[in-house]
Amino acid sequence: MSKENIQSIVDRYIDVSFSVTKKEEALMTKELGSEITQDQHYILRYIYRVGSCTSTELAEAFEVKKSAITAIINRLWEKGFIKRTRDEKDRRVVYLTLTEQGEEFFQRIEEKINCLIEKLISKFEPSEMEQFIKTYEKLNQMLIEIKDNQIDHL
Amino acid sequence: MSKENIQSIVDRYIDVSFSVTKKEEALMTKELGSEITQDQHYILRYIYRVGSCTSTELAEAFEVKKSAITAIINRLWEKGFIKRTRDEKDRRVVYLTLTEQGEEFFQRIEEKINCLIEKLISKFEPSEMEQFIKTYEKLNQMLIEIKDNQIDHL
DNA sequence: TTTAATTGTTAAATAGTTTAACTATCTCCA
DNA sequence: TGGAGATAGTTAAACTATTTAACAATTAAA
Repeated sequence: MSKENIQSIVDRYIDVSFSVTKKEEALMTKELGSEITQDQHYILRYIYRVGSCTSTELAEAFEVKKSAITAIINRLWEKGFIKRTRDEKDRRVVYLTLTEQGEEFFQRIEEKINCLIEKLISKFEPSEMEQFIKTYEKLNQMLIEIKDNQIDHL
Repeated sequence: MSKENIQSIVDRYIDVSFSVTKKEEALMTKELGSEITQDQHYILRYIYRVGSCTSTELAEAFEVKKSAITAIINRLWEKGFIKRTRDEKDRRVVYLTLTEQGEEFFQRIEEKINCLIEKLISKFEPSEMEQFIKTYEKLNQMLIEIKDNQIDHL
Protein backbone atom coordinates (compact mmCIF):
# COMPACT_ATOMS: atom_id res chain seq x y z
CA MET A 1 0.00 0.00 0.00
CA SER A 2 1.42 3.35 -1.04
CA LYS A 3 2.14 6.16 1.36
CA GLU A 4 -0.54 8.34 -0.22
CA ASN A 5 -3.15 5.63 0.15
CA ILE A 6 -2.33 5.14 3.80
CA GLN A 7 -2.46 8.88 4.41
CA SER A 8 -5.84 9.05 2.70
CA ILE A 9 -7.19 6.19 4.81
CA VAL A 10 -5.91 7.83 7.97
CA ASP A 11 -7.57 11.12 7.03
CA ARG A 12 -10.84 9.43 6.22
CA TYR A 13 -10.73 7.51 9.48
CA ILE A 14 -10.10 10.59 11.61
CA ASP A 15 -12.85 12.54 9.86
CA VAL A 16 -15.49 9.86 9.91
CA SER A 17 -14.92 8.72 13.48
CA PHE A 18 -15.09 12.29 14.74
CA SER A 19 -18.18 13.03 12.71
CA VAL A 20 -20.09 9.88 13.64
CA THR A 21 -19.27 10.23 17.32
CA LYS A 22 -20.49 13.84 17.34
CA LYS A 23 -23.74 13.04 15.58
CA GLU A 24 -24.54 9.96 17.60
CA GLU A 25 -23.94 11.90 20.79
CA ALA A 26 -26.29 14.61 19.58
CA LEU A 27 -29.01 12.03 18.87
CA MET A 28 -28.48 10.29 22.18
CA THR A 29 -28.55 13.55 24.09
CA LYS A 30 -31.93 14.23 22.50
CA GLU A 31 -33.21 10.87 23.77
CA LEU A 32 -31.77 11.42 27.24
CA GLY A 33 -33.66 14.67 27.60
CA SER A 34 -32.66 17.00 30.40
CA GLU A 35 -32.73 14.42 33.20
CA ILE A 36 -29.18 13.09 32.86
CA THR A 37 -26.07 13.72 30.79
CA GLN A 38 -24.20 11.37 28.45
CA ASP A 39 -21.56 10.60 31.05
CA GLN A 40 -24.13 9.92 33.71
CA HIS A 41 -25.93 7.59 31.31
CA TYR A 42 -22.79 5.60 30.63
CA ILE A 43 -22.14 5.26 34.35
CA LEU A 44 -25.69 4.04 34.93
CA ARG A 45 -25.23 1.61 32.05
CA TYR A 46 -22.04 0.21 33.55
CA ILE A 47 -23.53 -0.29 36.99
CA TYR A 48 -26.71 -1.78 35.51
CA ARG A 49 -24.66 -4.33 33.65
CA VAL A 50 -22.39 -5.43 36.49
CA GLY A 51 -24.98 -5.03 39.23
CA SER A 52 -22.57 -3.60 41.77
CA CYS A 53 -19.16 -1.96 41.59
CA THR A 54 -16.77 0.46 43.28
CA SER A 55 -15.52 3.93 42.41
CA THR A 56 -12.08 2.56 41.73
CA GLU A 57 -13.48 0.09 39.22
CA LEU A 58 -15.43 2.84 37.45
CA ALA A 59 -12.39 5.11 37.38
CA GLU A 60 -10.39 2.38 35.67
CA ALA A 61 -13.17 1.50 33.23
CA PHE A 62 -13.71 5.10 32.22
CA GLU A 63 -10.05 6.06 32.40
CA VAL A 64 -10.57 9.05 34.67
CA LYS A 65 -9.49 9.87 38.22
CA LYS A 66 -11.54 8.65 41.14
CA SER A 67 -12.55 12.18 42.10
CA ALA A 68 -14.24 12.58 38.72
CA ILE A 69 -16.30 9.48 39.49
CA THR A 70 -17.20 10.82 42.93
CA ALA A 71 -18.60 13.95 41.30
CA ILE A 72 -20.76 12.03 38.80
CA ILE A 73 -21.94 9.54 41.41
CA ASN A 74 -22.90 12.42 43.70
CA ARG A 75 -25.12 13.88 40.97
CA LEU A 76 -26.76 10.53 40.29
CA TRP A 77 -27.16 9.99 44.03
CA GLU A 78 -28.91 13.35 44.34
CA LYS A 79 -31.35 12.22 41.66
CA GLY A 80 -32.03 9.09 43.69
CA PHE A 81 -30.59 6.67 41.12
CA ILE A 82 -27.64 5.34 43.11
CA LYS A 83 -27.25 3.57 46.43
CA ARG A 84 -23.96 3.51 48.37
CA THR A 85 -23.26 0.51 50.61
CA ARG A 86 -20.18 0.20 52.79
CA ASP A 87 -18.38 -3.15 52.76
CA GLU A 88 -18.57 -4.58 56.29
CA LYS A 89 -15.30 -6.49 55.96
CA ASP A 90 -13.20 -3.77 54.33
CA ARG A 91 -14.71 -0.53 55.50
CA ARG A 92 -12.77 1.57 52.98
CA VAL A 93 -14.84 0.13 50.16
CA VAL A 94 -18.18 1.51 49.02
CA TYR A 95 -20.36 -0.56 46.72
CA LEU A 96 -22.43 1.30 44.16
CA THR A 97 -25.75 -0.11 42.96
CA LEU A 98 -28.81 1.28 41.23
CA THR A 99 -31.85 2.05 43.31
CA GLU A 100 -35.16 0.70 42.08
CA GLN A 101 -35.86 4.13 40.68
CA GLY A 102 -32.46 4.19 38.97
CA GLU A 103 -33.07 0.81 37.40
CA GLU A 104 -36.48 1.79 36.06
CA PHE A 105 -35.11 5.03 34.73
CA PHE A 106 -32.22 3.31 33.01
CA GLN A 107 -34.43 0.72 31.37
CA ARG A 108 -36.72 3.42 30.04
CA ILE A 109 -33.81 5.37 28.55
CA GLU A 110 -32.09 2.26 27.25
CA GLU A 111 -35.14 1.17 25.33
CA LYS A 112 -35.18 4.46 23.47
CA ILE A 113 -31.50 4.33 22.68
CA ASN A 114 -31.63 0.71 21.57
CA CYS A 115 -34.48 1.64 19.31
CA LEU A 116 -32.46 4.47 17.83
CA ILE A 117 -29.36 2.40 17.17
CA GLU A 118 -31.42 -0.49 15.90
CA LYS A 119 -33.13 1.64 13.29
CA LEU A 120 -29.77 2.98 12.22
CA ILE A 121 -28.16 -0.44 12.01
CA SER A 122 -31.08 -2.12 10.31
CA LYS A 123 -30.55 -0.02 7.19
CA PHE A 124 -27.48 -2.12 6.46
CA GLU A 125 -27.17 -5.61 5.12
CA PRO A 126 -26.71 -7.88 8.15
CA SER A 127 -23.48 -9.24 6.70
CA GLU A 128 -22.07 -5.77 6.16
CA MET A 129 -22.91 -4.69 9.71
CA GLU A 130 -21.57 -7.95 11.14
CA GLN A 131 -18.26 -7.43 9.36
CA PHE A 132 -18.18 -3.78 10.42
CA ILE A 133 -18.61 -4.62 14.08
CA LYS A 134 -16.08 -7.44 13.87
CA THR A 135 -13.43 -5.07 12.57
CA TYR A 136 -14.47 -2.49 15.14
CA GLU A 137 -14.05 -5.05 17.91
CA LYS A 138 -10.66 -6.04 16.56
CA LEU A 139 -9.65 -2.38 16.68
CA ASN A 140 -10.87 -2.21 20.25
CA GLN A 141 -8.84 -5.28 21.15
CA MET A 142 -5.73 -3.70 19.70
CA LEU A 143 -6.32 -0.55 21.73
CA ILE A 144 -6.68 -2.64 24.88
CA GLU A 145 -3.38 -4.36 24.15
CA ILE A 146 -1.64 -1.07 23.52
CA LYS A 147 -2.87 0.25 26.83
CA ASP A 148 -2.06 -2.90 28.80
CA ASN A 149 1.41 -3.24 27.35
CA GLN A 150 2.12 0.45 27.67
CA ILE A 151 3.52 0.32 24.15
CA ASP A 152 3.68 4.01 23.45
CA HIS A 153 5.41 3.45 20.15
CA LEU A 154 3.06 0.56 19.27
CA MET B 1 -32.71 -11.38 11.14
CA SER B 2 -34.16 -12.39 14.49
CA LYS B 3 -34.95 -9.96 17.25
CA GLU B 4 -32.28 -11.48 19.50
CA ASN B 5 -29.64 -11.11 16.83
CA ILE B 6 -30.50 -7.48 16.28
CA GLN B 7 -30.42 -6.80 20.01
CA SER B 8 -27.05 -8.47 20.26
CA ILE B 9 -25.68 -6.40 17.37
CA VAL B 10 -27.02 -3.22 18.95
CA ASP B 11 -25.38 -4.10 22.28
CA ARG B 12 -22.08 -4.88 20.64
CA TYR B 13 -22.22 -1.66 18.66
CA ILE B 14 -22.90 0.51 21.71
CA ASP B 15 -20.16 -1.18 23.72
CA VAL B 16 -17.49 -1.14 21.09
CA SER B 17 -18.09 2.39 19.87
CA PHE B 18 -17.98 3.72 23.43
CA SER B 19 -14.87 1.75 24.23
CA VAL B 20 -12.93 2.64 21.09
CA THR B 21 -13.80 6.33 21.36
CA LYS B 22 -12.62 6.42 24.98
CA LYS B 23 -9.35 4.69 24.25
CA GLU B 24 -8.54 6.66 21.13
CA GLU B 25 -9.19 9.87 23.01
CA ALA B 26 -6.86 8.76 25.79
CA LEU B 27 -4.11 8.01 23.26
CA MET B 28 -4.66 11.29 21.44
CA THR B 29 -4.64 13.27 24.68
CA LYS B 30 -1.26 11.74 25.42
CA GLU B 31 0.05 12.96 22.05
CA LEU B 32 -1.42 16.42 22.51
CA GLY B 33 0.40 16.86 25.79
CA SER B 34 -0.67 19.69 28.06
CA GLU B 35 -0.60 22.44 25.44
CA ILE B 36 -4.11 22.02 24.07
CA THR B 37 -7.20 19.91 24.68
CA GLN B 38 -9.02 17.52 22.35
CA ASP B 39 -11.69 20.06 21.53
CA GLN B 40 -9.16 22.76 20.84
CA HIS B 41 -7.29 20.36 18.57
CA TYR B 42 -10.41 19.60 16.56
CA ILE B 43 -11.11 23.30 16.16
CA LEU B 44 -7.55 23.92 14.96
CA ARG B 45 -7.95 20.99 12.58
CA TYR B 46 -11.14 22.43 11.11
CA ILE B 47 -9.68 25.88 10.57
CA TYR B 48 -6.46 24.42 9.15
CA ARG B 49 -8.48 22.48 6.61
CA VAL B 50 -10.77 25.28 5.42
CA GLY B 51 -8.21 28.06 5.82
CA SER B 52 -10.69 30.58 7.17
CA CYS B 53 -14.11 30.39 8.77
CA THR B 54 -16.53 32.11 11.15
CA SER B 55 -17.80 31.27 14.62
CA THR B 56 -21.24 30.52 13.22
CA GLU B 57 -19.76 27.99 10.80
CA LEU B 58 -17.83 26.29 13.60
CA ALA B 59 -20.90 26.22 15.83
CA GLU B 60 -22.84 24.43 13.09
CA ALA B 61 -20.03 22.02 12.29
CA PHE B 62 -19.53 21.06 15.94
CA GLU B 63 -23.22 21.21 16.84
CA VAL B 64 -22.74 23.55 19.78
CA LYS B 65 -23.89 27.10 20.52
CA LYS B 66 -21.83 30.03 19.30
CA SER B 67 -20.90 31.03 22.84
CA ALA B 68 -19.16 27.68 23.30
CA ILE B 69 -17.08 28.44 20.21
CA THR B 70 -16.22 31.91 21.53
CA ALA B 71 -14.84 30.31 24.70
CA ILE B 72 -12.63 27.83 22.83
CA ILE B 73 -11.45 30.43 20.32
CA ASN B 74 -10.55 32.77 23.17
CA ARG B 75 -8.31 30.11 24.68
CA LEU B 76 -6.63 29.39 21.36
CA TRP B 77 -6.26 33.13 20.76
CA GLU B 78 -4.56 33.53 24.14
CA LYS B 79 -2.08 30.87 23.08
CA GLY B 80 -1.36 32.84 19.92
CA PHE B 81 -2.76 30.21 17.54
CA ILE B 82 -5.73 32.13 16.14
CA LYS B 83 -6.12 35.42 14.30
CA ARG B 84 -9.44 37.31 14.18
CA THR B 85 -10.12 39.50 11.15
CA ARG B 86 -13.23 41.63 10.75
CA ASP B 87 -14.98 41.55 7.38
CA GLU B 88 -14.78 45.05 5.93
CA LYS B 89 -18.01 44.68 3.98
CA ASP B 90 -20.15 43.07 6.70
CA ARG B 91 -18.67 44.30 9.93
CA ARG B 92 -20.64 41.81 12.04
CA VAL B 93 -18.54 38.96 10.66
CA VAL B 94 -15.20 37.88 12.13
CA TYR B 95 -12.97 35.56 10.12
CA LEU B 96 -10.90 33.06 12.05
CA THR B 97 -7.56 31.88 10.68
CA LEU B 98 -4.49 30.19 12.13
CA THR B 99 -1.47 32.34 12.88
CA GLU B 100 1.87 31.12 11.58
CA GLN B 101 2.53 29.79 15.06
CA GLY B 102 -0.83 28.05 15.09
CA GLU B 103 -0.17 26.43 11.75
CA GLU B 104 3.26 25.17 12.79
CA PHE B 105 1.88 23.85 16.04
CA PHE B 106 -0.99 22.07 14.34
CA GLN B 107 1.27 20.43 11.77
CA ARG B 108 3.55 19.18 14.52
CA ILE B 109 0.64 17.67 16.46
CA GLU B 110 -1.03 16.29 13.38
CA GLU B 111 2.07 14.40 12.33
CA LYS B 112 2.11 12.60 15.66
CA ILE B 113 -1.57 11.74 15.49
CA ASN B 114 -1.39 10.58 11.90
CA CYS B 115 1.49 8.38 12.91
CA LEU B 116 -0.54 6.92 15.75
CA ILE B 117 -3.62 6.18 13.64
CA GLU B 118 -1.48 4.89 10.80
CA LYS B 119 0.24 2.34 13.00
CA LEU B 120 -3.13 1.25 14.31
CA ILE B 121 -4.70 0.96 10.88
CA SER B 122 -1.73 -0.73 9.26
CA LYS B 123 -2.26 -3.81 11.42
CA PHE B 124 -5.30 -4.62 9.29
CA GLU B 125 -5.53 -6.02 5.81
CA PRO B 126 -6.00 -3.02 3.50
CA SER B 127 -9.19 -4.53 2.10
CA GLU B 128 -10.67 -5.03 5.57
CA MET B 129 -9.87 -1.47 6.60
CA GLU B 130 -11.19 -0.11 3.32
CA GLN B 131 -14.48 -1.92 3.82
CA PHE B 132 -14.64 -0.80 7.45
CA ILE B 133 -14.22 2.85 6.56
CA LYS B 134 -16.71 2.55 3.70
CA THR B 135 -19.40 1.25 6.06
CA TYR B 136 -18.41 3.88 8.62
CA GLU B 137 -18.82 6.60 6.00
CA LYS B 138 -22.19 5.20 5.00
CA LEU B 139 -23.25 5.35 8.63
CA ASN B 140 -22.07 8.95 8.76
CA GLN B 141 -24.07 9.78 5.65
CA MET B 142 -27.18 8.31 7.22
CA LEU B 143 -26.66 10.38 10.35
CA ILE B 144 -26.32 13.51 8.21
CA GLU B 145 -29.58 12.72 6.47
CA ILE B 146 -31.36 12.13 9.76
CA LYS B 147 -30.17 15.48 11.02
CA ASP B 148 -30.99 17.39 7.83
CA ASN B 149 -34.43 15.90 7.47
CA GLN B 150 -35.20 16.29 11.14
CA ILE B 151 -36.57 12.75 11.04
CA ASP B 152 -36.78 12.11 14.74
CA HIS B 153 -38.46 8.78 14.22
CA LEU B 154 -36.04 7.86 11.38
C1' DT C 1 3.36 -1.79 66.12
C1' DT C 2 4.76 1.45 63.31
C1' DT C 3 4.89 2.22 58.34
C1' DA C 4 2.80 1.48 53.58
C1' DA C 5 -0.68 1.29 50.66
C1' DT C 6 -5.53 1.60 49.45
C1' DT C 7 -10.39 3.64 49.14
C1' DG C 8 -12.96 7.27 48.74
C1' DT C 9 -13.88 12.27 49.51
C1' DT C 10 -13.10 17.26 49.43
C1' DA C 11 -11.40 21.59 47.60
C1' DA C 12 -9.60 24.50 44.10
C1' DA C 13 -8.73 25.21 39.39
C1' DT C 14 -9.70 24.66 34.43
C1' DA C 15 -12.45 23.42 30.12
C1' DG C 16 -16.61 23.05 27.77
C1' DT C 17 -21.38 23.70 27.61
C1' DT C 18 -26.21 26.20 27.59
C1' DT C 19 -29.31 30.03 28.26
C1' DA C 20 -30.22 34.67 28.21
C1' DA C 21 -29.12 39.26 27.56
C1' DC C 22 -26.56 42.48 25.01
C1' DT C 23 -23.96 45.28 21.10
C1' DA C 24 -23.17 46.18 16.62
C1' DT C 25 -24.42 45.74 12.13
C1' DC C 26 -27.17 44.68 8.20
C1' DT C 27 -31.65 43.92 5.42
C1' DC C 28 -35.87 44.95 3.85
C1' DC C 29 -40.14 46.88 3.13
C1' DA C 30 -43.92 50.32 4.04
C1' DT D 1 -35.72 56.63 4.04
C1' DG D 2 -36.20 55.06 8.42
C1' DG D 3 -37.56 51.87 11.54
C1' DA D 4 -38.37 46.81 12.62
C1' DG D 5 -36.50 42.72 12.66
C1' DA D 6 -32.74 39.49 11.51
C1' DT D 7 -27.89 38.16 12.04
C1' DA D 8 -22.90 37.75 14.06
C1' DG D 9 -20.51 37.63 17.81
C1' DT D 10 -19.62 38.44 22.81
C1' DT D 11 -20.50 38.40 27.77
C1' DA D 12 -22.20 36.67 32.14
C1' DA D 13 -24.06 33.21 35.06
C1' DA D 14 -24.80 28.55 35.97
C1' DC D 15 -23.77 23.79 35.41
C1' DT D 16 -21.03 19.35 34.33
C1' DA D 17 -16.80 17.02 33.89
C1' DT D 18 -12.14 16.86 34.67
C1' DT D 19 -7.32 16.99 37.19
C1' DT D 20 -4.25 17.78 41.02
C1' DA D 21 -3.35 17.80 45.69
C1' DA D 22 -4.50 17.10 50.24
C1' DC D 23 -6.96 14.53 53.47
C1' DA D 24 -9.41 10.69 56.62
C1' DA D 25 -10.29 6.16 57.46
C1' DT D 26 -8.95 1.78 57.04
C1' DT D 27 -6.14 -2.22 55.92
C1' DA D 28 -1.76 -4.73 54.84
C1' DA D 29 2.95 -5.49 55.62
C1' DA D 30 7.60 -4.88 57.59
